[in-house]
Amino acid sequence: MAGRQGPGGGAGDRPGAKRAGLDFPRPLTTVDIVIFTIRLEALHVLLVRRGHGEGEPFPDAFALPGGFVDVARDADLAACARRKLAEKTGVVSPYLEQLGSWGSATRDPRGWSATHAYFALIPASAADAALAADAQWFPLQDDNVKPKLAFDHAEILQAAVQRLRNKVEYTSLPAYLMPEEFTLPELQRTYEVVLDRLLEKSAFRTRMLSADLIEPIAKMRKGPNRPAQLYRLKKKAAPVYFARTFNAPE
Amino acid sequence: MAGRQGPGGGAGDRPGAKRAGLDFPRPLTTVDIVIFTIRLEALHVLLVRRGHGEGEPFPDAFALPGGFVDVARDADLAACARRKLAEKTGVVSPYLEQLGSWGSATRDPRGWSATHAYFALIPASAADAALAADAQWFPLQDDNVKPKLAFDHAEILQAAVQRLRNKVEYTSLPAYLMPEEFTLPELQRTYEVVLDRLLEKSAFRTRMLSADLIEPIAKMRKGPNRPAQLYRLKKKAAPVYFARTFNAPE
DNA sequence: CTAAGTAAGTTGGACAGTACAACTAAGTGT
DNA sequence: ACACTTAGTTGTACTGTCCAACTTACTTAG
Repeated sequence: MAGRQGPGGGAGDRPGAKRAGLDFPRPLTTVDIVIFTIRLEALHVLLVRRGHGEGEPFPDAFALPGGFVDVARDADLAACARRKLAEKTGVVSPYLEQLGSWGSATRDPRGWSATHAYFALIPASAADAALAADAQWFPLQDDNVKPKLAFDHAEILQAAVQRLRNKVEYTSLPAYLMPEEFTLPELQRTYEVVLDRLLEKSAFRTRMLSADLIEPIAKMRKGPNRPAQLYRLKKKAAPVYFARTFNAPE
Repeated sequence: MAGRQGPGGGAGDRPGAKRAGLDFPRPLTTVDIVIFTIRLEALHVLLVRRGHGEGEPFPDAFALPGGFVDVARDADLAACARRKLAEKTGVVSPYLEQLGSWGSATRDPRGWSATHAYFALIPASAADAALAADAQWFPLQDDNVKPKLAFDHAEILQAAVQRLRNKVEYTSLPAYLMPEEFTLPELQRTYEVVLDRLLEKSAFRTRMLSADLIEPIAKMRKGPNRPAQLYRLKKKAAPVYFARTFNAPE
């Protein structure tokens, strides 16, 4: 509650204690971001290669983008996350949600550290536009061909995937992975990629159209087959809770 | 990602940078807990009165239980939360879930600070057993008669209530507010108190019994009226997702 | 020019679970 | 004996998914 006297107080850590000092050891504070996009019909995550300077733990390993909070530049945690996301991808207004925090004495060899993890969704069109030199997209297949991650970032990544999948079951989150205009089958394929399973066509349509979160625009997408109606996200695309979970057709 | 050189690095914050020092300002790091219970058919939250020592912000105000992370005593954030919860309530193994983190330059007048917030559910029977002297239960009525809270704790509390209500819609969380043995109507009343609205009786029963998370025991509860079947939580009472949201009968 | 192929989108019946109201069951107090 | 209360059940209506079969529009092969 940010109001006690500090750990040194111990059992005497009570109102009216005399010590008001703040001269006790503080954990390292960082912010990490799990950035997802969809490329080539697969969910991808952005990782950065670490440096190998003196004192750098996990030299040359891959890690989630992030770093120390800069008390001079970052007004708050979300601003810090947005800054780091912009530095790596150039994206300035993605879907950004707090994922949780991980803190322990052992997760960073340099000392007690706590990280505030965020996760972001960006459309494929923005995924490569302004990528930093040390950043790279990795697919999240079932057989993980991802590199070993520094710190506890594998755990954080796994939590992010799980959060994403859970929310996709009953919200409109995948719409943030879509371009401006998209067809319903394209949206369905995005849901399927994120959930990693097939969905039933007519139930998906009924659901999406009755959920009042996308709206048709006066255009069709021409293709090799029958043209498809184009849709876009409604302005206030708040997460929508669906009545049931999806099931696969086969 | 806890691996960069520190805020001082700035634009030169790249792999291979030479500075490996950690001598930059670190935010204050705290853990706060929102502890809920049900007393007298109402949802209650535990608050503690702050001290008024020198340098203490928000003297004598109420705040969520919590305080600075003690890097010497706390192995990780959850352990820190459990310790603070035990100090205030004596409860050692409640339902404990991470709520999120709040960090900014301004939330604590002593400097840039970040708090890791948890929320806990404890049964009424444990709520008063070993309460700390400076702690007190407050009801969460519609017309909030709660005191003004220190820091941004009002915001954290509101987020906790919202999280609780959201999860209650589709999980078995309220079971953690119940004693060992309870009847179905008692469980329904707990759901109603948490959700702050009435539920439909037969749908509630169908749902709970088909969800495979409670089991009947070979006992009945005698009362002024017809006796009621007693149930208890099944061991692995993982959150259960329900097919639909509840509706009120009138 | 026609036929086969493909993907978009619709339709209709089976089914599951909630909404709601009316009912039965078992205890209490007068 | 009677009214009253709460536990628990039953039955009909309705909503939305599941699933398969269908129509529509366009492409390509022959």
